[in-house]
Amino acid sequence: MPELPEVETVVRTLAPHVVGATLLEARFLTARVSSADPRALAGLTVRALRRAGKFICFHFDTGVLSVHLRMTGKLLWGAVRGPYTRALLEFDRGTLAFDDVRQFGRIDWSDAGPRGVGPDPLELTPAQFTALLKGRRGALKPLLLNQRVVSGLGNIYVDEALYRARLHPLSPPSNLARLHRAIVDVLTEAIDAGGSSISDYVDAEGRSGGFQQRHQVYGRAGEACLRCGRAIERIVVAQRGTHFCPRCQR
DNA sequence: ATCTATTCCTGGCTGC
DNA sequence: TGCAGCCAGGAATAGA
Repeated sequence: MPELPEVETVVRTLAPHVVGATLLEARFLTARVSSADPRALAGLTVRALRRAGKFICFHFDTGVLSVHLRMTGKLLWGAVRGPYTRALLEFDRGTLAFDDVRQFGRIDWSDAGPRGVGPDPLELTPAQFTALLKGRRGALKPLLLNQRVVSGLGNIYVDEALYRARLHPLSPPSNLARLHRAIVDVLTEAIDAGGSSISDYVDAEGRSGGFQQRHQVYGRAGEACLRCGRAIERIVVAQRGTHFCPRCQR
């Protein structure tokens, strides 16, 4: 499931192909994938490709096309149409396929990009991050999953960051500078590794990431904590499978 | 403001 | 081998 590091990797691998390219035709193959008007997109040139939270944003002179991969979405440069292809963006330089098995992903058109995207954790200072969460009610994990509070974190990296910061997912905000450090560290390392390929994530070139081999708690329920040896527990928080060490994270 | 439950969706897994 | 049933979860939505 693509989160900030995976989306960042897609943007980095896709940008050399599409920035400066002109969109000849957009084809939306299912009704639910997009409500954008393909006729308004034809002939536009990509001025910039940027990440906003988990959105991949194609900036044109007249607006922004925002792609959200959700669970199983992929943007594949140079791919041919397959059974799960939901949209095709045909550029003068080649074709970009949007594949999505589960059809949760969306492609939206707007004047100024996606709304409701909070600040990027990689662009916040420790003081800004602390100020953002200080005084907020509720448990840490739901707060960090809330894209309006901080954008880009998902189930995997929240669990990994909380483990590194030794904070229980249900605890109220505390030790926020340490948590910010853990978030920045885990996201940076994951980007360096090309993201996590848990189910079938691949970048725009079809390459898998490598960070899934370095997960310390996510998907490790019942296995030994790498720090203390205690069995990693799995509980449900905010309807998500949540992994943590009951000894290291209080 | 904050919480929970529901919905969307389907490949892959489990258990019989 | 076959098949029913369940699971994964990001985000929108509704209701408490």
